[in-house]
Amino acid sequence: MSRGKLPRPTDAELAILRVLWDRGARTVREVHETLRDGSGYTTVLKTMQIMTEKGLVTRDESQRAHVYSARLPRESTQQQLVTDLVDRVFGGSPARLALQALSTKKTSPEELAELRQLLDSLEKESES
Amino acid sequence: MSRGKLPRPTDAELAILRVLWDRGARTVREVHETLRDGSGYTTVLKTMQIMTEKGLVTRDESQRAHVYSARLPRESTQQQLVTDLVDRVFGGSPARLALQALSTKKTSPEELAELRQLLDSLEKESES
DNA sequence: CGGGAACTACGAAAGGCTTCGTTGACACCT
DNA sequence: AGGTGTCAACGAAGCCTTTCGTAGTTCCCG
Repeated sequence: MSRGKLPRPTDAELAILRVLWDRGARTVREVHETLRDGSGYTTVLKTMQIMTEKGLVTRDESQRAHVYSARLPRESTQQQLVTDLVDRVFGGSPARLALQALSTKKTSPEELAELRQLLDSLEKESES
Repeated sequence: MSRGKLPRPTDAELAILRVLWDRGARTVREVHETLRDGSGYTTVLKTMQIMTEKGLVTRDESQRAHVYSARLPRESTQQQLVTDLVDRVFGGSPARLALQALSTKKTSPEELAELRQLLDSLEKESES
């Protein structure tokens, strides 16, 4: 049931996952309060129940108010979504996605330095 | 009707857009033949009709077999999807997406060089 | 002209996502 | 014990996506 690859999270699911990633394990009420979008409590509850079925989250039922956790760390999901996008619209080239992403500007000098470092290590790697 | 921002294309719509971007304006039949997924002719037709309503494509009805074109160039849609993903899962930081994308490896030396060039110009820019 | 091929248009069904009302359980307070 | 508040579960509705069968149109060929 819980084995195998997880489905791509929908937008509503992603919003919930962001809360769980940012603040750790949380109850439905806490998640609902955190994401102050217009959605009602039972909407959030239902979505999180579905996410449990899909395996996107796990829950601890030992307390009356169930406590939910993201099943995968943020980075895994980011990786999944990036790979997905690369395949669907960038012809399988991560570099083209990176170029497109960076063209939107708004990148701090610190991040540029970090990118340069990654580039260095990638080039070194390809030489060997 | 056709003004305003376009909706995010669905997966099936993206597959069709890829054909139109790669090969230029095409009829339904040509698109259907090109993407050799299992879907039937009328499925592709219907999807393309919906895309027309949404404004994702335009069509020339002067011929009996209507000729469809992507309304936006590939780059605009890529930009839209990248921005979308950056906002939804990378906390608004294009650089973090770029880092994640490049960590998947499989990047050719040519592309690395291209990235380095972009990085250079971005750094120069931030100095001024 | 008649028939078949190549089209578009229409409508409906199935499945997924999102929403929420309602119900029932449980817990605490008085 | 009764009332109030908090919670999970259920089910249904509305909407979107994807799928395709069917029907109608147009064109061409013999």
